[in-house]
Amino acid sequence: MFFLKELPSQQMVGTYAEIYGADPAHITSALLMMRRASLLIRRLDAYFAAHGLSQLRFLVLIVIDREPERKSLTPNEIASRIDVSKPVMTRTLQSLQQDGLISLAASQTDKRSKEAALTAEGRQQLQDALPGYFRILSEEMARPPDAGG
Amino acid sequence: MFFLKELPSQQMVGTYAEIYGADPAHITSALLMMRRASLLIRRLDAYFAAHGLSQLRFLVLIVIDREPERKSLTPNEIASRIDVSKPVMTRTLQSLQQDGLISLAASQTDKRSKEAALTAEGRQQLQDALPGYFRILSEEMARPPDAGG
DNA sequence: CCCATTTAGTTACCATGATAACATAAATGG
DNA sequence: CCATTTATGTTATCATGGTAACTAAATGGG
Repeated sequence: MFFLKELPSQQMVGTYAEIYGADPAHITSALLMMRRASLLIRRLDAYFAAHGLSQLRFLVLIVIDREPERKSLTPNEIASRIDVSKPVMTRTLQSLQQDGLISLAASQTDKRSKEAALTAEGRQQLQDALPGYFRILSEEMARPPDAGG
Repeated sequence: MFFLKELPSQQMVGTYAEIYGADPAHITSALLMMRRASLLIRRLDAYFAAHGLSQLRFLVLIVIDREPERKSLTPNEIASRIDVSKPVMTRTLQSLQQDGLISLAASQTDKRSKEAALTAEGRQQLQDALPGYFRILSEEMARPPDAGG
């Protein structure tokens, strides 16, 4: 996360950009993007917490749900779609199972693996969270970059 | 953080956008921005780790260093510039002090407070990290949004 | 002046990201 | 076919973000 309120001065950026052949405009836009994204993610985290979810828990539900021809995915498949580390995926799936949002069954074809599927409650939770999620994304991008925060 | 590789389909976004009067383009750009910023932050974290720092530790050094008329700042002042929670600031300053990058002295004027100042080592560490930091920011913004990750 | 409120910092605890090291199962190759 | 290698998932541990509740000091109204 990146929460610096006052970005490095143009002079500071310019000095280093000159020395290393970097583009000061690129640096400034990178800093602005990181701050804006961090604030958006922070807002989303608060939204998800109010729904008993988190960014990652929400994304896991989405990737299982949106698979057209499958009812379940393996933890490995889910991790490959979200590119988060395996231990984080293990922990997240276990907590989703404990909360009744997914089922975790042993795989029939590979004894090392599992099959994660949405429960009715998980599907409902996802549907409940989606509108507000997209509304927040739309709102945040509709306003000027530095308004509030 | 936000590490979803395949963003929600245009159809899914469009459906919710239509219902809630949101702008699909805003939603898509928000998702792209979050992913791009998350990958950049991840890369910076790796860079800082290799320098014995972290995003926050680096930012703390910067805000102390760039104060024109002051040699030290209070934890509260630093926190207000970076807008991170107080407990995180407490922990970060203590670890910076343990590593010899800052000094923490009792305030003369307010017995509740402290004064954080850069040590020579802290100033050096900051100078060492700055060029690579700006170089990474410049590089990442120079290439197309979805190239690699 | 004194009690109530506010402010600064800390402690305790939790969530979520990472890596390293491990167990077990599958795949591969001599 | 068995031994080695590869793949899947877990455990243990750490880093860094948060809130709630606390202590101690400053501030302010009666």
